[in-house]
Amino acid sequence: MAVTMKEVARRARVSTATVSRVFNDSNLVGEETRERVWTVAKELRYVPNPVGRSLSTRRTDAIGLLLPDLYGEFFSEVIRGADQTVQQHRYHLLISSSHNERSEIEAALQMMHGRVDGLVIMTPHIDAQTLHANLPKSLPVVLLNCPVAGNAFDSMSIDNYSGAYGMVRHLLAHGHRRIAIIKGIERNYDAIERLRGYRAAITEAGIQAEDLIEVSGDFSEASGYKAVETILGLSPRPSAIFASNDSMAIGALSALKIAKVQVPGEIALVGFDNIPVGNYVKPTLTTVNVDISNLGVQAVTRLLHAVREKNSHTKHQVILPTTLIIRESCGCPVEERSQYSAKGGDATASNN
Amino acid sequence: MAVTMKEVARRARVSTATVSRVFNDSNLVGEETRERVWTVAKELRYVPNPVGRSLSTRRTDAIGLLLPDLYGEFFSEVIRGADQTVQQHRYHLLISSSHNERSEIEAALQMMHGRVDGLVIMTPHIDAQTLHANLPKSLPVVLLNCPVAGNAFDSMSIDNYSGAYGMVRHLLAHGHRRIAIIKGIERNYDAIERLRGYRAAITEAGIQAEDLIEVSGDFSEASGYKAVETILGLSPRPSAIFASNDSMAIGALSALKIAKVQVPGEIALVGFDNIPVGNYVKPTLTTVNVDISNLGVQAVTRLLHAVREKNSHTKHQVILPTTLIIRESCGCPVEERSQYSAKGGDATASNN
DNA sequence: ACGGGGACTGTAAACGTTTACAGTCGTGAA
DNA sequence: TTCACGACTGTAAACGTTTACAGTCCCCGT
Repeated sequence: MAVTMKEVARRARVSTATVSRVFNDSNLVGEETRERVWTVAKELRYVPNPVGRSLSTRRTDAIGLLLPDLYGEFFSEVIRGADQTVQQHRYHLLISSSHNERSEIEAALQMMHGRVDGLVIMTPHIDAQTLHANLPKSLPVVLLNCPVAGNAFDSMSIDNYSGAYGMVRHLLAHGHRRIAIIKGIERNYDAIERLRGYRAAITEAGIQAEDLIEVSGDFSEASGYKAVETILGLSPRPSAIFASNDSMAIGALSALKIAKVQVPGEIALVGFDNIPVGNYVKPTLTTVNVDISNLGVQAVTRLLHAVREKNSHTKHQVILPTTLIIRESCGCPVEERSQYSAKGGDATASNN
Repeated sequence: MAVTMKEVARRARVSTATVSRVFNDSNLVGEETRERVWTVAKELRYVPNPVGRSLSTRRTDAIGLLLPDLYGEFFSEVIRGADQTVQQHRYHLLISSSHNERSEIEAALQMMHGRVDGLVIMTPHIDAQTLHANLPKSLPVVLLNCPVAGNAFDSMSIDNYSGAYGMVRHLLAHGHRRIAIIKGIERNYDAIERLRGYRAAITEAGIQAEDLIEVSGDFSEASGYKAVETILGLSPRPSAIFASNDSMAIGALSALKIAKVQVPGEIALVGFDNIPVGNYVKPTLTTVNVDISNLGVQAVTRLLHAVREKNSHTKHQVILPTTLIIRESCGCPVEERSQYSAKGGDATASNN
């Protein structure tokens, strides 16, 4: 159906090798011949078949992105960063999501096998075992926000620990002494690290370990709401709440509003993630910013390096910094607040 | 490097043809042989090479998704729907975005060429010309929310017209007579259709065409804010505002709040898209819901049909319905309001 | 006993590239 | 004049599958 190299070669009265050379910018083909091939190719609208090429070169020019989920802006931002970078390097992006079960992950890894030159894997429920067992030893991989220790893989993650630590220190600096944390999903890596940051900041401040006020949550808005009910029952009542993510902070905010507790007047409230909604609630939410799309950019950049400089590449574990976004809900004086930080675009159904 | 069919064949003492047959569930291979091949394959961790297979079958088992952008939840939802559907059918998803310029689109189409069995194209700035010129005539395509008329392509779009029409009718039903619209980007397809719906509803209600109150906007929050300044200057002042999307509605809401105009008391306000933030603003935003992920699902389903039943497939232009989400900002009595409609998951940086 | 047919398996030719290797031809140096 | 060499081009063998076609057995009906 489609026109092949053979046809172009025939019409340009050269061999397929020469056509191939023309299309690969090989410099050992005569100016005149090159011209002739180009014209014929253009005439026939010839486009090299990537599959044939892949078979021959053993490259696919594609990289895979394995995600646990596709809900919410977090993943969409990761994808955005990844796509952007991949395109710059003239690669392609193969996406596969919804891999939470071990079996699903294994299946996905199989499917990717042979289709991509490298893989960015983001999935919380994975162990080095499973990875090694299902990946060809030679396939470059970058782990994104995965709780895999050691240096067997390149990895890239968010500095949850420092983010949480910094945020709690901020609250402490403003005189808060009884600071509660609403925890995230128990076995979640991010949740664990954020909790660790909280504990470190508190205990370092000389507050007794038994005064850590830890309320459980599961990253959902509802759990934030519930947690506040618990917290308000405490006595003495905490003067600040650190929610392990913004969703819970927003749930908490609703609960506090209903309970007619002033924020930040009576209780300061802060979150983590810097999701856009944080700008719209009243009071606007102080939080920890994570440059998510950059996470995608960095991961892909690193991966492509591994793919292309296979021999000189050495594995690293990178931790991306976070920044504090000071808004109203922590009760800081105005001059300490961050600028309104608009995210790239609008969430609109209009594909403009 | 990787183990090939040949090796498996050798060790199982059969021909490659037989191995191939085993892996393709062909029923004409003896039970015993099948077993033997399976064991050897498992032992060697053999996985068929998709590139070799593609070259031979002329299928890639992948479909492409061409997007203009990756900002915001809209696209992430489309991707989610598409990915989900694609996986169900054991296909793969190749994503490429940021195609706004004509040249970028052409480049992207080229790149996809030969890598995918079908293409879902979503891009507002494209004409049938460009498409035909850059696509192999045989490649199945589904257009998503594209302003391409005629029946040369399968297409799928949102019923912007009816959504807007219905929403304005809703306002009219509640007695509003002076209803302003904040328009979207001038040449944007969605914007045009929504405007058309507005006009139809208004004029049908017997209101003079010269009483159409049309303020321009560009789908951004800022433009919504600006538009309100204009609207408040009007006399007599409109009693309701229909913003062409939720972002502008939210911008408008801020402006109204600052101008100390009660919503919905003095002015009713409604939007379009049903973005999650609409649930968090005060008053909560009445809007038009668009089931975005379903858009992805439908498009891919249709595309796969075209791919697989190439001969029996006939082209259709599908328009997906929208629904009204009645919340507080339009001033309806409580009992008319829609249930809180939670979207699938949380926007959290925690990959849980 | 023979022919026909079913059940299984092998042979080898695609599929569309790339690339090592082997020419061919002209040119400048010896 | 000859030779070596550079510049260009062609030949053909991969790359890893699928699949049409051609066997080879064995069994069964006649």
